[in-house]
Amino acid sequence: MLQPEERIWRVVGLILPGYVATYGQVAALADLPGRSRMVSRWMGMAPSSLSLPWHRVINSRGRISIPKSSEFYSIKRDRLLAEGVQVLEGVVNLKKYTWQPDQVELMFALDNAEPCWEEKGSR
DNA sequence: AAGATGACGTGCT
DNA sequence: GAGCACGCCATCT
Repeated sequence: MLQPEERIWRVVGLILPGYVATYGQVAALADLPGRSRMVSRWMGMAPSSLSLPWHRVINSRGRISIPKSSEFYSIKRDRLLAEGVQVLEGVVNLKKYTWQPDQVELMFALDNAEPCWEEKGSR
């Protein structure tokens, strides 16, 4: 079975440009219901080589969960805008932009036991 | 080892 | 909407 972190990374990697997913949604799809905090934590720990679309993950209220003072706030907002996702006052219309996963693609990604990233020596 | 922390969620005032 | 209380749990002090 895949490690929880990797399931999260794989789910995030499937989010299509122009759409967003919530932390809770990602957690649930990764079979980790209720553990949305782990999604944010582990996304930040993902190897940069994965180039995860972390900017497409926002909170359940449709808000960018990063302080406006952080440089990452603007990076996230700019990337969403560049993909055509409307962001007003740090808020995204979830009804309009929520990602609907392709179930087959999702199952394949989570069932494939081959690690999708390499890390020398560890685990 | 024990307590605090947090890119969160739900539910209730 | 704005707070607050909890639940969650890997990491950091």
